[in-house]
Amino acid sequence: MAREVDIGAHKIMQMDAGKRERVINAALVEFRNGFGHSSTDAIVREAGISKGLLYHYFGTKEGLYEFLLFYALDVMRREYFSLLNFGERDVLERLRQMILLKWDLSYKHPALFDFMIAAYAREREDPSDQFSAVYAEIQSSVAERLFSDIDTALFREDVDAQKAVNVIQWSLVGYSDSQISGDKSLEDYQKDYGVYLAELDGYFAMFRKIFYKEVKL
Amino acid sequence: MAREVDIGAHKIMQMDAGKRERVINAALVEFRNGFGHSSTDAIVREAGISKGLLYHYFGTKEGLYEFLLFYALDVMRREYFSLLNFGERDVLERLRQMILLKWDLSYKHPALFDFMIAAYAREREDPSDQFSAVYAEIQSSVAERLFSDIDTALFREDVDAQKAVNVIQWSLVGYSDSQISGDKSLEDYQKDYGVYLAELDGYFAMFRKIFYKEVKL
Amino acid sequence: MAREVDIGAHKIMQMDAGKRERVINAALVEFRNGFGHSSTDAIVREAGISKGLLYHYFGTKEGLYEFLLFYALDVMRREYFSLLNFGERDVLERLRQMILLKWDLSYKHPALFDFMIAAYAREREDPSDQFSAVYAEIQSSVAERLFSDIDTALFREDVDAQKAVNVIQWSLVGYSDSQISGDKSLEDYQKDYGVYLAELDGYFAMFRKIFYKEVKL
Amino acid sequence: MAREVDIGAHKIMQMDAGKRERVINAALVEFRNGFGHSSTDAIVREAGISKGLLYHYFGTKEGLYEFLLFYALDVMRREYFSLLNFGERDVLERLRQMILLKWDLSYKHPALFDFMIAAYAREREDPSDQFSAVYAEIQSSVAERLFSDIDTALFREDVDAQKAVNVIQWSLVGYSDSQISGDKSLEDYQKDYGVYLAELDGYFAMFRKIFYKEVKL
DNA sequence: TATGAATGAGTTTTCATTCAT
DNA sequence: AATGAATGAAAACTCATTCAT
Repeated sequence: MAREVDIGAHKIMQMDAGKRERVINAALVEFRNGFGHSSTDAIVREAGISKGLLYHYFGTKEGLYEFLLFYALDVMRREYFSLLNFGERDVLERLRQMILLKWDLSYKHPALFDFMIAAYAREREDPSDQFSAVYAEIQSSVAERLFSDIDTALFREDVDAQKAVNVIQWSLVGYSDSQISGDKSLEDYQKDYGVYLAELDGYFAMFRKIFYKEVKL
Repeated sequence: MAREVDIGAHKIMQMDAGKRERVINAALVEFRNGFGHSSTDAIVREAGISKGLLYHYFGTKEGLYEFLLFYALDVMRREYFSLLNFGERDVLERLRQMILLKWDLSYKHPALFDFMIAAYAREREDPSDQFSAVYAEIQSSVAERLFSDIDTALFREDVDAQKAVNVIQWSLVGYSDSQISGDKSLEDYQKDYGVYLAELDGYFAMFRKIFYKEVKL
Repeated sequence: MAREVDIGAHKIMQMDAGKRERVINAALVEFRNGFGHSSTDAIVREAGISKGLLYHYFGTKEGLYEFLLFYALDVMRREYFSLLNFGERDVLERLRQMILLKWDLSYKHPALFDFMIAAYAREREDPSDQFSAVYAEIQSSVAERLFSDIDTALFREDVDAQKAVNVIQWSLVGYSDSQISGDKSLEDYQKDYGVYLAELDGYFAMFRKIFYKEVKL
Repeated sequence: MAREVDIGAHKIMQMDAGKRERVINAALVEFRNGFGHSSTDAIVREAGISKGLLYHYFGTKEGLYEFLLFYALDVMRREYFSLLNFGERDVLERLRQMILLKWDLSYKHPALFDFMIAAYAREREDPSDQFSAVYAEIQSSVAERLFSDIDTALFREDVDAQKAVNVIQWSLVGYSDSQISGDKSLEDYQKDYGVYLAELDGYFAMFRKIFYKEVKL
């Protein structure tokens, strides 16, 4: 049962929407480089607001960081989790859908995506309860429901469905990571989307072949 | 062709071995928390040496960090890469061996292991050429040889061996990461080693079943 | 063609005038003891500002030093060079005027004067281009114009006017230096001004007698 | 009556002559850049001795500096003052001799010469009594005797001989300084010696013409 | 004598945070 | 709400000096 964190109640929501977006984006971009290396000066410079205003809204640098975590979580809920079709009982189909949504998200919000990756890697650094809680939610809220009510009857009887699902999931993570090889621009992604999709479907075809029962025609 | 980085030529090698180990370990532990958050004060306090001595040997905080990268690479070479048996042509056997060596390494050098994970996460931050080169070597020098001269005849003819190998590798990474769940002590690892091994072998059995040709008795 | 260095564009000019003067003066006084021996701590203590503020305005200790050089040049321009009367064609009169202005300057801005002397001595130490350029300007911009369009007809025909001018100039430097004998207070200078002036005019009378044509009555 | 400072009694004189010379030279060269900016590390590196040895002989950095002052004074005595011919009663001849000896000294001991110039400029920095005393001696011991027992009858009766002597001396200092324009190598000096000498004698001819009585043939 | 690793106090520099306006 | 000058504690770094060998 995911804890509800109400982003809407945050002070920042009283700020003019355009300016707010500038602040959030500047902060996301700056925090890509880790919490320690980033500077509040760079953020206010990029966002075009004053130092005082940043602290008026967020109190501390940590407060800003924390807000971004909740904000990221919120975006993920609205543009990722809530779009997953849990009615689909074929887990491969469900996972395929999930990864396409993830690609969408990373394309529409690149700064946010980079921030989340960096934040995830940083998880163990400053193990403040707040953060862990958010991370835990991000992870579990997907995992929990992603594999609930799936049709295990599709799997070969001589393979452990749980193990199979794990392998598929790890592979998708691995495949996605190998795409984000660092030096690709957004334009490249757009151009290569078709190639990636075909490759992805090649993997799904393989999964279907090796993990699912043979379909009798 | 891996570039040779000579750790032995570093000034620090003139230091008394015991003290050197204390310094390196203190630094590895401190840098777990990222470069930005760590302090040289904490390192010298933990290592029991003076501020000046640290700077005598490493010049700057960056210099210390860089040394640790080369040092980590060196340890990996000696206790990981060079122990891999590239004569073994069954890729599953080769990968099983690899992951066991990796577990060994993480058990024998936990601080070093944590450091490398943190350093890897930091890779894209400060893309100094030196660092990227080291990372590239770490990654490519394994990947290159790991899948050379493997017996592809073992694979089912209706699966793409390359895709299969990728899936296996991503799965092993995913499985390993899921073990390092953060709050396990060394004792726990030791205690649970048998359990992990059994589980790992469960996955290998599955890979053998789904990717390899059926063995005729 | 003297390079224009715009002091007015410096960040420090946004500071409150009174405070700015305190900072500049504290820095001039501290730098009298050479760049190496002086401490920013002493400067901020004396100026009554925080460490951070000094670095906010000047970036580095070098930056502060460099600013002071440009500042000194600027003061010299406004209160020394620009007051020289280049219409006066009698070079002795012109030089007499110059030395009186220099005395004025050293009386009105003793710290600045000491700083410039110390800075000049340091010139060859750290031959950063910036500094050399400033010094070059200080020296050449005077020398260039000081002896242009002078009435050489006043000189005896059997002496080389150029040599004569050099001797006069070197003598004035020597005489001035011999006054700044270190342990005289400002009050002493004021008190002895008349004596010095008489002595100086004694030298000028001599120069007139030995270098200029005899004036026919 | 100049205070006798016995260089021969200094600990350093027990050191091997060749090594001693290396140390002294390295220190002279390093101190050219001012006391503050120079480093003992650079000195021992250049001299090829250990840190400990330097401190064994000189106690402190100040001690080394102070020794060099006395050493410089000693060299000046032996190779400069003692060679002046005070029997010569024509002050112009005496001064000409002096400047040629000075040129010799600066040619034979360039590092020592640079050191003395830097030390002189630094005089007021650290007004330790020791230093001032040495400087005072350097200056007065020359000045005192340089103008004693000179033949004032050679001077025109309508010029103040004292003033004339001052002008001559300041001019010689000014002329010498203008030669040491910084970027001339030793080779250049050697090559241009003749030119300089001719120019110098041009000035002496002028001094003779303007300050001395007309010689009747 | 001779070494050079080791010290630590002192210095420069950074940067999150505050606060008067 | 909004500003950005100002703060100061904490961090990085230096270097004359010492001392065990």
